[in-house]
Amino acid sequence: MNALNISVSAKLYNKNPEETDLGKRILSKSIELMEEMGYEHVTFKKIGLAIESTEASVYRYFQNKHQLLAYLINWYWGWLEVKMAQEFMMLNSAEDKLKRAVELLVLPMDEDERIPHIDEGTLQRLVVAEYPKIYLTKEVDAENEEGYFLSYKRLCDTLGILALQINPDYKYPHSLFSTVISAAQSQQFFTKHLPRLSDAANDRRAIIEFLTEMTLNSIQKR
Amino acid sequence: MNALNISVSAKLYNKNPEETDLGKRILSKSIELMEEMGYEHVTFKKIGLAIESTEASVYRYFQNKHQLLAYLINWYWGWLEVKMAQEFMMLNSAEDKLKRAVELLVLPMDEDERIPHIDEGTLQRLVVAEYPKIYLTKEVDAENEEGYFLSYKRLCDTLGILALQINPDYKYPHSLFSTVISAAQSQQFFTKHLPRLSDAANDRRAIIEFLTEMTLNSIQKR
DNA sequence: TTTATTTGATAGTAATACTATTATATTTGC
DNA sequence: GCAAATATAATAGTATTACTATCAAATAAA
Repeated sequence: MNALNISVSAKLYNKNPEETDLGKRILSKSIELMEEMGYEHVTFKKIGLAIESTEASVYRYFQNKHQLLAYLINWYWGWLEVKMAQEFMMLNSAEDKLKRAVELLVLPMDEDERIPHIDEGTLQRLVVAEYPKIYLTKEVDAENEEGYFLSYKRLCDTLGILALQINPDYKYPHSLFSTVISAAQSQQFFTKHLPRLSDAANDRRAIIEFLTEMTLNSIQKR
Repeated sequence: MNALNISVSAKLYNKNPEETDLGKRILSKSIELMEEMGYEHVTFKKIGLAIESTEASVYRYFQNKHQLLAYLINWYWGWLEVKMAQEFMMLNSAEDKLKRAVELLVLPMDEDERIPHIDEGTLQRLVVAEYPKIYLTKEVDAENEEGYFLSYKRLCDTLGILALQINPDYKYPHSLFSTVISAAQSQQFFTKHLPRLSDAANDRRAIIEFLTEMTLNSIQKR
């Protein structure tokens, strides 16, 4: 077993991919393929080929491509939450924690060698490019009940609680952090592909400053 | 010809749908179908059926479903910009204009009877549910050059300029408004489908207040 | 009214998103 | 160490999708 284990709802797979070698290869290769050619262009057939197995094997682990993406994105948020919890232990004020949280959302991730089958950096780029696709569907309500978005909601809660430590009267902690997390992703995307939608020409520090200011100015009592 | 005409880049269609009756029926019915059953479940065959014509006819106007969605969403942003320009004429301060802009982003739209083939209310719901899908693809760079995102970028610019009127030193006008516009959409989606990600239980006024505060607090000199 | 353009009807193709079946490995329980 | 259970590989097959092509009929423009 892993030193570190990120828990993902059992509704997000047919058969737990973390438990077998083939499963881990599916995770590893599908992150790579999806990031490289984009979610839409990936098929289970291509994944099967890439892991030197078959389409049918991939179907044994995941019902379909959408579920696989949801799994990967949940894994990412879950892992980010663990990372944040670790780093928060070394910080005292809620403000410092929020600042660090924004940094973790935006800075590139380095590979955690305790989890060799997941390349966190590539996964992060995948999340930037694809994450709204897991909820922007007509199946969102049913999938919400299955726990498809739990790790994202948990992350928003965690950060919202920090905001309330700074200002217990702040009325919109959930809205704020769903916005900030989402903006962290989209600003990364925009600086790269639609630069006119941002002011941070390929500069992660500028994104961090923008988001940090926006966050703290929103929360602050006045 | 229409009293009011929203211009959409010619790269967004094969044949201009605003110029023929069949074209207008395609627009009208595809808004309806996409909003009702979700982008993924719509096919040109179904649209052909709905307009009492054929798949092939729809292909004569649009290269594919993605281009059709991009057309509709561009139309929406273009139309919203016209609406804003109209309303801004009655307002003096940049702050009032920004406040009104946020309202227009969030409040339900009523049908403009000068444009009978487009139901703006339904289109707005479609945009809330689908808009990131037009840029979250591997083709984004090519499509950006074709002008697929022009109307969205123009809207961000317009609002950014207002922000600079309030505070000429504000460093992130584009980032701020791409974030605010995007948040206006996603908060509407979240209140309906993922309420734990917002604090505005089905209350548009709360979304407006949240966004307005966030916007003005970000811009303000301090 | 002749010519050009638009539409309708139909056919066909390659790829996708699965489901099913069976033989062969591999693991686990005893 | 062997039988039973389970996992995987290989293959086949189906319905749907996303187109492309063709041609005749209808409509509009010169």
